[in-house]
Amino acid sequence: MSIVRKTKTVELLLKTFNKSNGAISVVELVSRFSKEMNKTTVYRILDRLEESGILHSFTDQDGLKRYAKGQQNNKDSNNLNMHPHFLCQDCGISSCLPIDISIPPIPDYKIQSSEHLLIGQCKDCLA
Amino acid sequence: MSIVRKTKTVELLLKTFNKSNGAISVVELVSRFSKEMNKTTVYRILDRLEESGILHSFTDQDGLKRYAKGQQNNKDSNNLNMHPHFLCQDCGISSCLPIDISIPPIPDYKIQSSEHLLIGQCKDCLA
DNA sequence: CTCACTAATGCAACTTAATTGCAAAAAGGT
DNA sequence: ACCTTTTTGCAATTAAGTTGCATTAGTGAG
Repeated sequence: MSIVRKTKTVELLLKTFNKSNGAISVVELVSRFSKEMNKTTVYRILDRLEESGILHSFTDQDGLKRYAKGQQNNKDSNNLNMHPHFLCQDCGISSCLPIDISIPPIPDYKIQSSEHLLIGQCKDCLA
Repeated sequence: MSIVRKTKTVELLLKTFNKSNGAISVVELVSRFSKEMNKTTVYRILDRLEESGILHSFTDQDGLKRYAKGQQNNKDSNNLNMHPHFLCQDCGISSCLPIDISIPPIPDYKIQSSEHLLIGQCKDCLA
């Protein structure tokens, strides 16, 4: 089921993503909003926001689920171009990179979707 | 600490990877060898095999840790070429694909490593 | 071969992310 | 304001992965 009603909790989460631009882990959101809402609510709202196409999610290297604004731009006709996610080893900040990764067509395999996670240092931590 | 002693349990796991060629989830291994060894042992042996460079690991889209033979061929000089992992949606089989993904250099970011997971159908499930 | 040292294992308890069922609360239309 | 249905909170549960500690079993030295 997708988003139907505008509740305070939904708007809180939406506001967070609108001013963040990065990929935020569910754990982070649960702890950040522990006073405002229950962790179950966080999980369920994120589910609905993803189903609505407002957010998309992926699993990072620690097995944590992360969400970010917008849809995963899947399957660009036949050779799919995906944008990767980045995770900073130093500060933990995660974001969607504005580049495309193109994957050569692979014989004997049909690719439906893909996940790309780049790990390293962000510009703030390099400075 | 890496592999120092050749125990029966280590050889069992090694034999499994030598005849598999795919990426196997820890959960799968724990259940497959539930009679032969403790789950803690599975986790610890896989840790050591990775430290030894015999296996490498990654986290799949379900947040499950998977291991496969060989080293992750990281950082090919300055623009890193990584080979992706594949996961079949239908049969669940996972493998290392024999192709390279090249990532364009990204300003303001230093990339140390990356994970690429392609999800779709394998050749057996397409037939 | 035997002994001693230390890596490796088993077990039980624990941690933490994520899920589920159900009753209570709050949107939203009429 | 009322009624319907969605949404939320709470508590309990599932499952992956980790940790501490006592015991077992490789392995090299003698």
